[in-house]
Amino acid sequence: MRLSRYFLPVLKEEPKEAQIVSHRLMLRAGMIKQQAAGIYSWLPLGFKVLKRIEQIVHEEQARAGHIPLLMPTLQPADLWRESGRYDDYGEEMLRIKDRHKRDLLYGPTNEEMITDIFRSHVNSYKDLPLTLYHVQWKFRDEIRPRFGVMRGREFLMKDGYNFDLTKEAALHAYNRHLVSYLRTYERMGLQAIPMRADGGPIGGDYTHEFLVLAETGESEVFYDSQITDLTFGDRQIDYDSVEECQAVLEEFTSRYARTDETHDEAIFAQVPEERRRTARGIEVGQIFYFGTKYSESMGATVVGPDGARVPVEMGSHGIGVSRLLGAIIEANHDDKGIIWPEGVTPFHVGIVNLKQGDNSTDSACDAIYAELQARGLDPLYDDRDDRAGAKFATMDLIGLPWRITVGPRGLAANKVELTNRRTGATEEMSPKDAIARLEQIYQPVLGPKVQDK
RNA sequence: CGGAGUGUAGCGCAGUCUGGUAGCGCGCCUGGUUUGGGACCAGGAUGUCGGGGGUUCGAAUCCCUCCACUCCGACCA
Repeated sequence: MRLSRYFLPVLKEEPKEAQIVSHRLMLRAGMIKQQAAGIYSWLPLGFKVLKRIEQIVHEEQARAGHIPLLMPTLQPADLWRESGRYDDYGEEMLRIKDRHKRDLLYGPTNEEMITDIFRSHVNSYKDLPLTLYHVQWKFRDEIRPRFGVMRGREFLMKDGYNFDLTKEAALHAYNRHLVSYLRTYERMGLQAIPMRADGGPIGGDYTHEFLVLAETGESEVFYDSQITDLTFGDRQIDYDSVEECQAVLEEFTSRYARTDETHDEAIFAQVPEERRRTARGIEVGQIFYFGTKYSESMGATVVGPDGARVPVEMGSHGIGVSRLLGAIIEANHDDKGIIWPEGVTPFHVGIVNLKQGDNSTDSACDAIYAELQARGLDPLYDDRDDRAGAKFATMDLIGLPWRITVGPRGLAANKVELTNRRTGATEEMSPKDAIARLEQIYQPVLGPKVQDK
């Protein structure tokens, strides 16, 4: 994209309504615009990152063998009356009536609807296991929305639902999701720690929340410092293997890590004192096993091998897609702006032309821009007739991890600069070498597409 | 919902106490000079002063009322 043709309304001054750094930076970088309390338009740059995060979620869901579909944002109240949650959910549910005075609601989650889909079409244990998910806008009428996209009323969430014949199989689905989520967050450049959590309105005995440590997090967390040494890394896991998934779960949940909801001082005290940590965290996902809570109330049953009809075992799993933008920025920024991890950056590299209108720099930039695109990279070329300082400031603010700087002096020796946004380290090299380096850097991100199982 | 606050140009703000026909910085437009870290000079455009009602010769300013947004608390991906 050429910046002169793009829509990137950056702000020089701090928007006064924004209290936390991610919200300020998202507004300043022209990513979002608030339309009402907790409701945002996603401007091109923000939308690009949102889609990038959503794409990673889809790829990792495919890797785990989960099946995408799409359910509507509006739901009939009757489904929720069946489960009993129409009354239980409370004021957080946005209720509306259509022209025929029928009760509808703007979905805050989809257990009822997915159960309805399941019971309409699945009758045999032979169709199990099955995990369906979607990425869809949700609405929760929060008492007090705040912190930009971190606690919006309308937000994008990936929510998935597993259907299994037995509790053992459903617990494997639980474990599989935990593994899959670890990998998903790590691809976004985040360390998200699974912590034992509380069921809330969804219910369930087994539940873990995934928290990203950040000073501005809304939850207080307590953990054994050993947990932050764990990384998922590049390990290849067979998601169908009960043993492998179980092993990962044990590895990542055996050390103490809880939110204030489930924190137990007595158990925490058994952690060696030098490893005890208290911090704050941003909740970016949660997984639940809740058994037959919905399948029983809504009649979602299958015929088992013995010919008897039994309610299916279920669990649900969510990733706060739009919230992740805030969490990633909270964890990756400096005083100049955002620093995107390579996995989620809206553009792979920025090209700064120091002397717009000069034949040599213009044509060198054009060539670099075209070559990067030819190699599958997505560059943002600042071709505006602006001073170098303004261009640098914009690039730093929007946080592209790499920058190629092209000026007449360097070009005379066939050199451009390749700068790392995070470290500030700059290397001079030929345009050809810079392109090759970027291609190499982004190889893991651009890597081969995930195939369905 | 309880408590606190804000609403004036695209953004950040002054002006409100003490009523007199709306201003500053940034941004935007034009011209010129500049050009490796948010340039400079000159000129210019932009406002239902959140909405409605009232008081007054006259209201951004005083009164009533409604609305929106922000912050603190109880709730949550």
